[in-house]
Amino acid sequence: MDNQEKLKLQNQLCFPLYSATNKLIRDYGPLLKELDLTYTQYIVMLVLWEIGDGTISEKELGNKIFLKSNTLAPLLAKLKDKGYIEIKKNNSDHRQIDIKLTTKGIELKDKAKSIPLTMAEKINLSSEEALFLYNILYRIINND
Amino acid sequence: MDNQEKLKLQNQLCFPLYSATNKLIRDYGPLLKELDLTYTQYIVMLVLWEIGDGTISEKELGNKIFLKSNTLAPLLAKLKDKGYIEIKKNNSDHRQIDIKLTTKGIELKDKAKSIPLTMAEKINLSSEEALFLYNILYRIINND
DNA sequence: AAAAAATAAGTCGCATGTGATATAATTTAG
DNA sequence: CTAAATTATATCACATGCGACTTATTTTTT
Repeated sequence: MDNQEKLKLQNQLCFPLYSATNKLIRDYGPLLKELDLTYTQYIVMLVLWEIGDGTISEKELGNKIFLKSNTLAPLLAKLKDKGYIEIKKNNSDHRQIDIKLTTKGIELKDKAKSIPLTMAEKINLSSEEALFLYNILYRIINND
Repeated sequence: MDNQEKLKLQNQLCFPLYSATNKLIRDYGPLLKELDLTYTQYIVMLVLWEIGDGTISEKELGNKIFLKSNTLAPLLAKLKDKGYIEIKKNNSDHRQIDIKLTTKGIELKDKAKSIPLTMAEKINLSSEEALFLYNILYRIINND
């Protein structure tokens, strides 16, 4: 394949990756609207639901979902406004913040229960495909 | 793998898809900056470079890259401001616009030549992996 | 042919993502 | 111990994406 061929849209892997992501986020939209969450807010809530009643710093959260303060700070402020999380200064390191679910945030987890199955049915991949995709994606994510 | 595990894996797919896309677009950034293009602008230019000296409507363009007027209209205005494209009303259907590369836009193609290889090396997948990934992603994109 | 439906493009408001930069607190070097 | 470097968070400007809506034009119905 020469350089001209490689410039064709169909030969660039990044494009279908980008389009598939856009499509998935569009598909999540209506489901998440019922929880008053956007897709990225949902990702943050997934992390917090795993933590349960503990706290996490913005930095730690960002490391888990590959986002930084410039994206997270405004987003966390919105989750706080919605009453799903609580934000406090960390006692031992005043640069850090402690992020914590409120009761309302914990209760939301139950409402979100059905979303994974609904989305899994939409994507509809075999377990081999899913595993393969999963491994490749993490190679891309961790590639440096 | 039982159903529970399958479900869990599928759940875990949307997030890495989203993160891998973010990562790739971040990686494209510096390369595209030299062409004064953002990632989505680059995608549009890829389509136009394939068309060469012909024209395409905004609708047709959107069908190829799975985007609609609300995203494309402002983006096309920017490409026009940069002098890469020309926009005219279509003669036979005044609702449509004809999008066309300018000489400057055509010349940019040569500067973009090296990008696919640079990115392919960064992603570093075998051709089998790339093909498999490609097919899965298009199934997600076209799933309805 | 006139009314109604459909289509193409544009606009608006909102929520991301990102690079660059700022600020305050903590750690490290000398 | 103090100056310098690092770190955690926040802010800013910009460019997407998206749902909802508007406008202008074309097509379809009746």
